[in-house]
Amino acid sequence: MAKRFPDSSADKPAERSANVGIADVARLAGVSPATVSRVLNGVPNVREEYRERVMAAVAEVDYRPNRLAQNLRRQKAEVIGVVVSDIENPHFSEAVRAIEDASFRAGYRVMLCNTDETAEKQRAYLQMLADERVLGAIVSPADREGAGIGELLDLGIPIVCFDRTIDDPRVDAVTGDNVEGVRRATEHLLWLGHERIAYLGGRRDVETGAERLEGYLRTMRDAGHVPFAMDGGFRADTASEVTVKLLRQPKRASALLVANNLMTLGALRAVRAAGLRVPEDIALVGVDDPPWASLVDPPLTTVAQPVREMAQTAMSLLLERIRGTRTEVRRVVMPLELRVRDSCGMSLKSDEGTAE
Amino acid sequence: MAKRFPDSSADKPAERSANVGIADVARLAGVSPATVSRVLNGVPNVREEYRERVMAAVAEVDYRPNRLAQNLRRQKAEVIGVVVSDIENPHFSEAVRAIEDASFRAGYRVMLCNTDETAEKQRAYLQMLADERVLGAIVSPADREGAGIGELLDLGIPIVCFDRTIDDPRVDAVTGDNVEGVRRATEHLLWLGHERIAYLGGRRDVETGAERLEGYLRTMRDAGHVPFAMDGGFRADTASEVTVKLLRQPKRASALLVANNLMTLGALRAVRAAGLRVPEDIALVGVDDPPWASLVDPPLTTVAQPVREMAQTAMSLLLERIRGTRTEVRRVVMPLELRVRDSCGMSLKSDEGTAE
DNA sequence: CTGAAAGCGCTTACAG
DNA sequence: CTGAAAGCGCTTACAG
Repeated sequence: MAKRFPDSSADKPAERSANVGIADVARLAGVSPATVSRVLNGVPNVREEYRERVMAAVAEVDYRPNRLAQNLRRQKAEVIGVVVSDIENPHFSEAVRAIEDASFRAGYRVMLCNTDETAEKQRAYLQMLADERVLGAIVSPADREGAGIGELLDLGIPIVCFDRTIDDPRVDAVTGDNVEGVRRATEHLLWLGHERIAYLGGRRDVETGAERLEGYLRTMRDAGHVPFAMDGGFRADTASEVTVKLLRQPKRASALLVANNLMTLGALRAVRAAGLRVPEDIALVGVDDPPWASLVDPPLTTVAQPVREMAQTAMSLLLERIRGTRTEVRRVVMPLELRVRDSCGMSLKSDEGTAE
Repeated sequence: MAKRFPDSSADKPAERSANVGIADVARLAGVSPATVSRVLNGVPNVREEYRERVMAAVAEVDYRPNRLAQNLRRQKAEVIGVVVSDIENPHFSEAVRAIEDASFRAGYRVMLCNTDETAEKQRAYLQMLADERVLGAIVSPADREGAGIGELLDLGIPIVCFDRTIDDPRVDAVTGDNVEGVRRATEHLLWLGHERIAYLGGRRDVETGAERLEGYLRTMRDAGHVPFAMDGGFRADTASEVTVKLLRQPKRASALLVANNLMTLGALRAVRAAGLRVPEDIALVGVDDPPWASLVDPPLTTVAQPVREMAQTAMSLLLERIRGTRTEVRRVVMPLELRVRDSCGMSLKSDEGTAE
């Protein structure tokens, strides 16, 4: 194949010095391509004079190494994969933003993947990331088995699980202490005098769903109350439907604990549509603390996850793996925080926690 | 360099048939690598028998073409760049999700870039996308000049502007009809009897900011009222501060029109903190209609952009460019929709628009 | 410390 | 229709 020239090299001023390769720079600097490569890659032991000549030549022709060639040679791309269920969930928007920032600082690109919480899409995306020879990936796994994750680990591509862990013991993970977080929320409601506390949970086959449910069930049983848990699938629409049914029950719950922000949105809509008031008719506490939590009617009592910190920690763990500065598995669990506002039926502005 | 074997090829079962190259498949199928390549790339005119043998061999060894090699040969990566100011803004979360979905269906990957609304970061990211040899990019430009965009166009990399246009006449764009949208909102407030309508705008050097301001100013002047516009920089914290000042004015505005969802959040906080009520003390209408708009206190009257449709349209325009099925520039402007709820001081459940 | 050369794994113009 | 060969633009082991 003959070397191609830019379409319009004749009639346009050569504003972009495209097509300049390492050989051109080498010629200009009077050294070999190998030396140019060494200078650009910061290999030590290059004669200072050469280094300067190379840098001058690079500047003169505005040389930029061809990343595609570098990738092929090195058999890797300086890319971080980010796999979440849905970037529209503010929980993940915030996490992805933090990851992207850290990647940018580290000089890496971010490839975004939405799985819609399905193992198949996750597997497809992880396979794709493997094909791209990414440096590593942060994934919020759709299932306990961690579809496709084992394969990447086999290939030596590090993975850090975010939000949830998987059964594979080789993987690093950063999660929230969901059991404890929901326990606190439940205890807070109990302390306020609620006994008929219903729970609107997420998918039980997802770790966060299972753990939050456990935190609720355990606390209710410990307190000698009968739990009532429903499944809202972590989705706003489903949560809305389920809440409608709940509200129709003859002996209605006096409080509702909701397992994530999307479902809280749905539950709120249903309560509103039923013409009921929060917290007078039903108290409400939600997991996740999105920006709008304090502005809805009434301001929402929530269990907040330290999303930004969790994401940054996940990135740190991943970078350690990429740089090879750590080999033992790390699993970090971060505490959730109860933020008492008005929807639980009691606002203690200066109160951070709850009675023990 | 000697061919490298997987670290543990000796002690682990070869679960992944890594390192299989096109040559291996060719040997197994009894054809040349060129033929394997042709079959895999759907080049017509390959003897049916060969095609079958190749497919069988591919399946047998679970061959996956090395994407990095393909990229180098083709001098491009099947990647779409997405450049927004901040993925945490639900407006962009929604757009990015729609873009990612369409990319996935088209078989492309998405690279995510956050510019924080700065021309420098935008330039750096676009340069990076050029280095990656992406197929194209959808960008919500930080400035009118479109920092770095011209360079990509020069390289033949198609760009579609989203949300805002730039001065460069070569670029495709999908925007909302901001002037008209804000005009409708302003007229609605006027129709409700408000005369002292203040405007909390975004950055004027950003097209959406300039257009929405214009829609407000023009409508106020046409109606013979004196406009009062402030700048909240499209940020929640700034908007909050500005609103605090507004509320302290001796002869306060009776209505506030806010130019995007982040600032609406900030304005709501300020109104709340001042102990004032919406709409009794001050009516509120915001541009953007995030999921929480109907759940805040009171439900927010908004001017909604058809974000999903806008993003899908942008992707369609980009795919046309990538596939080379269109060469003339296209600029699509989509209408905004006034959604009347309670914060404007009047709820007309069955009313879609407003008086003309 | 430096250069010549091999090679990363494909695709495709060329010749048959 | 098919294969042998060149080449995409780098990096790096090797020899000096």
